[in-house]
This record gives sequence, C-alpha cells and structure tokens, in this order.
Amino acid sequence: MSQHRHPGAPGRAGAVPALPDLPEATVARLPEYLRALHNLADAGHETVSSEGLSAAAGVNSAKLRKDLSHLGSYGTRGVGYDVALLIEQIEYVLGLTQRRAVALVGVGNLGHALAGYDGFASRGFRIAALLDADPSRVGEEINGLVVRHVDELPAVAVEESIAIGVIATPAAAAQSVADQLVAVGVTSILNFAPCVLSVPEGVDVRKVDLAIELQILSFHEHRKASLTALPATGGSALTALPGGLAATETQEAIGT
Amino acid sequence: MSQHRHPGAPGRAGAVPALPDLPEATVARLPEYLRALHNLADAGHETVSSEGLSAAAGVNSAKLRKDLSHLGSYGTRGVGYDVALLIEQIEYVLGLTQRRAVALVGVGNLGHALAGYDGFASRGFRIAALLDADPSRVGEEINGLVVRHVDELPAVAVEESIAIGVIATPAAAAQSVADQLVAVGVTSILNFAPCVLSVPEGVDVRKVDLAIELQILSFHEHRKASLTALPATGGSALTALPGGLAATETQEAIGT
DNA sequence: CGCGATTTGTGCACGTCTTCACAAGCGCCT
DNA sequence: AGGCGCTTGTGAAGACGTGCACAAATCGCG
Repeated sequence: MSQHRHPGAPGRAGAVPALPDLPEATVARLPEYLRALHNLADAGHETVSSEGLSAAAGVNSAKLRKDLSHLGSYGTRGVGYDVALLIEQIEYVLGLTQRRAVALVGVGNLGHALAGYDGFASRGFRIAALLDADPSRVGEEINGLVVRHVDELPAVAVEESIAIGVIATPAAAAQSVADQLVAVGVTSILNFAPCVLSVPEGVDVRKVDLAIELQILSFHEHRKASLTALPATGGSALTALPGGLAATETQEAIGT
Repeated sequence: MSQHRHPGAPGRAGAVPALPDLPEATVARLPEYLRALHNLADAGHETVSSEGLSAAAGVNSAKLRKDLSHLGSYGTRGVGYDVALLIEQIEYVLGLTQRRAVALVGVGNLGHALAGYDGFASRGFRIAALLDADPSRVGEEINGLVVRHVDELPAVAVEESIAIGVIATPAAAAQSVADQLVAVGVTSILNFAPCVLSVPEGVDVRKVDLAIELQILSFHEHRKASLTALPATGGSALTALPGGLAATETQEAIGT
C-alpha cells in the first residue's frame, strides 16, 4: 500500500485499472456518498471532512473513512477530501464513466413510473428500450421512447448494447423475462417482481420489493407498540428526549 | 427455551405477547419466507421442509431453520413445517394481523404507480390517503382515492389512524414532509426520495433508491468487465460451467 | 415394539462488518 | 523553523451474521 497515484481514473493510465475488490457493504454505500458529494459540489464546497460527508450521507464517520480508504484514499490529513476528485474516483469505481444502457421490461403501472424517472438519466444511466409482452401496449410512446415487443429483445440488445435489465412485470412473467435477458447476454438484473429469480452463475440479480419494505416497517411498528404497552422501564429515557428532533443515526438504508 | 405453546398467536392468550427481539437480518428475510409460503399454500401444500422452503425463498436452508427457530419453532422433526401455521406465526410477528393504514405523500410519477400497486393490498396494507403539496394535483382521483392537500395531514392521520408514511416526493420536499409525518405521530417512514432524512429517535426510516440499486449493479458489471479482460486465471472455471443455468445462490436480495 | 429414514433445532467455528481510539501527516500561524 | 490544531488512515476488539455438521425428535413400517 504505497504506490497509488490515481489508480486509473478517467484519464486512463494505460495498464489494467486494477479494480480493488471492495467489501460488498462498502459498495452499497458508495452511491450514497456520491449523491452527497454532488450536493456538496452544487453548494460550492471544494473540500469536505469525513465528519461533514458522513453526516450528509447518514453514516458513521469512521465507517466512511474506512470505506474511502479501500479505494485508495484521496484525502488530505488536516484538510479533508477534495470533492471533485472524490466524485471522479467513486464514479470511476462504480463504472459510471460510461453511461450504461438499461432495458426496461414491463410497462405497467410501475414500469411507466420507472420510464419517467429522471433520477436514472441524472445518475449515470440511459433507458435505452421499453419492452412488454402485451401487444396492446406495444407502440405506445412513453417519454420519447416507443414500447416494443419483448420478442424483439435480441435485436434491441445489439442495437443499444444493453448492459442492465430491469424487470417490472408481474411475478408470473419475471422468470421467463429473466431467461430472455440472460440469453441475450445481460449479466445484471434489477428485479421489481415479487419472486425469486434463478439465473446462471455470473449473473447478478438485485431485488426491490416494495411490500417487503413495508412489512419490515410493520414489524418495528408492532414491536414498538408492544413495548409502550409495558410500564416505563427504559423507553422513556428515549422518548422523552429534550431536543425533539435531533438524532440522525436512526436512518437505516436498505442494504445494511 | 422450553415453554412455548404458541407464544401469543392471533388467538391472543391474554398476557403480554412477548415479541422475541429478532436479529435484524432475520426480520428482513421473514417477508420473503411469507411470500414463498403463500405460494406453497396456494399450490395446495400442507407442509414443507426447510429445504423446500429455503429453495423457494432463495436462501440457505440452515439459515432458514435458524431464522424460524428464533420465533419459537413450529416445525416437526422428520416432517417439516405446517404451512398454514407458519404463515399465521410470521404474520403475527410482522404485525400483519391488523391491516395497517398507509399515507402516501407525493403523487407524481412514482406516487401514481405506488397508489395503483396491488401488492400492498394483498400483503397486509391499505393505502388510506393520498397527499400532495401541489394544489393542481389535489382533487384528482386515483384508484378510488381522492388526492388531498398535504396540509390536511393532521386531520387525515386521525381519521384513518395512519401507521406508516410513504414519501414519494422530490428530494427537496422530503425532509419537510417527514417532519410533518412525525408531527402527527407517524413512527415508520418509507422514503423513496434520494436524500437522507433526519428524524427523532424512535422513528424508523427505510429508504429505497432506485438509482442506487442500478449503481451497485453497475459496479459489478464494471468489475466483471475488467476481469474478463484478463487472461483465464480462474474465472473460466465459473463461466465455463457445463450446466448453463443452474446456480440459484447468486440471488442478492436487498437488505443483505 | 423397535428400527431406520427423515428433518428439525442448535453448538461451534469462521468470516464480515462496525466502531473505537490513536498515531501519522498536513497546513497554518507565529 | 517550529509548534499546534485538525483530520485522515488504520490496528485491534467486538458485534453480528453465516454455514457446517450433528444430536435430538418424530414418523412409518415391519
């Protein structure tokens, strides 16, 4: 751990970039840091301390420093991190220097919303194709894109060099869609359908299930209710905080 | 660990239910088990082995057994778990025996989709109110509910006894909405806005950020790309699997 | 009634993640 | 130049989560 000199940032140095293999937990937090950094940059900050950035990202400052140290450490002791440099570094590590093309399959309720979500475009992605199995939806134009039939996937994959597939179909169709995506070479899938997908080794699947999130909250709600039913043992020390709203550490980001 | 006899299932036994305080990781998986169990029940299965259920939920069978053992263990050795009983137990622990009322704030693109999502109704929740700050949206009817102004939140909270708030506003408005939710007594919030919320102790916040999920996938995509650029060191052993599609363990649910 | 097949529940070891606490390094001011 | 305050980077300890492997329990059959 001595030879660093900007490992292979956007201005590529020639040799293999040598992606450090980061702990999965760190990877899951980098996007959050990135978002916070963009906010800071927009606000005109040139540098930021680990304390400041960690507060903006809602995590512990020691954790943030350790996370950043994994990707080579671009901070200056006594000063902090250079905001622009750090943005560049994280975007490089996350592979966001190239704008990845996303194919969205299933333009029902949720699919419509995703197709219209600006957050993708502004954060490194381009929705390159909308697909659906329902012929009555094919041809519809959403946000400047025409919905095509899912059978055209092979052609679309080549035309747009799709990197990531998003599944927003009903659960019953999801496995079939996943198979089709895999067949055309997609190795990263974001699945919104409430079901488990089985995919070959080497393909990454992440799942977002809105009902599950609510059910987790419901558990905590249930537990809190069953606790306040008891006499004031120790909970009062918490609920009777003078400050009203103060704590921030409560935040529980997904993927933690 | 000896006196169990159905701790306090739906037919409440009188005394304090004594919610076991489960590991957070277990809580995050229970909803997945529940979904798999409902599928099994619909398919006519009366019992299921840990092996079978774990496959349906996409997890390791030992992990599943340990998870279930935390909530009191309703299995029979040599036989498996009673599907109906397990559903009942998990729903009780998750607090789904009462259908919780959800207030959805922000009926833009994403809010519309959420308002129309059947998954909520079928899995223990009831969208009880739609709110928005934009006067031009107030009065619109979505899925049988009329959008009301967010200032009416105090009234709505009382009328519907809101348990959970869902924020689907732009990031700029999210903190303000969160404050208003907290002010009317909501202690569980699901946040879709890409920002960190600061809330008082005792309030649970879960965050879902669609762009972050894509960015995590992007990282893995980037890494895979930088690996296949190298000569066949050991990756070939994986990519050249004879089976084609076989592995299932790849699944990476959110919150892991 | 006993035996074997089956499946749960769990002790234990291992790996990963988190957090504290502090030495090392940097810039600024005198 | 030297010292002081501030901030990073990291060793070490502890908490947490995972997975193996096996004993204990149950059923069915002869």
